Amino acid sequence: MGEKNFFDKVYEVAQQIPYGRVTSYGAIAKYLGAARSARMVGWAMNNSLAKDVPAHRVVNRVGLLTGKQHFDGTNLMQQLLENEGIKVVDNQIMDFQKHFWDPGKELPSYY
DNA sequence: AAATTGACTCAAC
DNA sequence: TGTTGAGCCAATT
Repeated sequence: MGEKNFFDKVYEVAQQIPYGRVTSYGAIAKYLGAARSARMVGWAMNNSLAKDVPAHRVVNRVGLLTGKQHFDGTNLMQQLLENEGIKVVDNQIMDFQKHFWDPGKELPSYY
């Protein structure tokens, strides 16, 4: 019961992504010590819809909105990001580096 | 109950 | 230099 599984940890990190910033699946996975579980982070996002997780702020490592088809409506993910001042052209976040938020640098390490 | 698969990533060929 | 495969964990079949 007190045990947190991988998904719960993913949600905790994702919930701390600041407004107007984004991170990547791999960055979250790496922060949690499972650098090669990026796909699981995506899977976790898929199961996060009912929770308070800003899933739209998680994209792939080059800033592409690979998960947009999992949101309701074709452009919901993009619109959510644009609401936060992030420009998206052709599923690609503009100035990705500038908006990128790295949990490994911004959060205390996990032990 | 075992096998497959996913919103990914990186190293090896 | 582009392509291929392995890895991670849980849900789905």
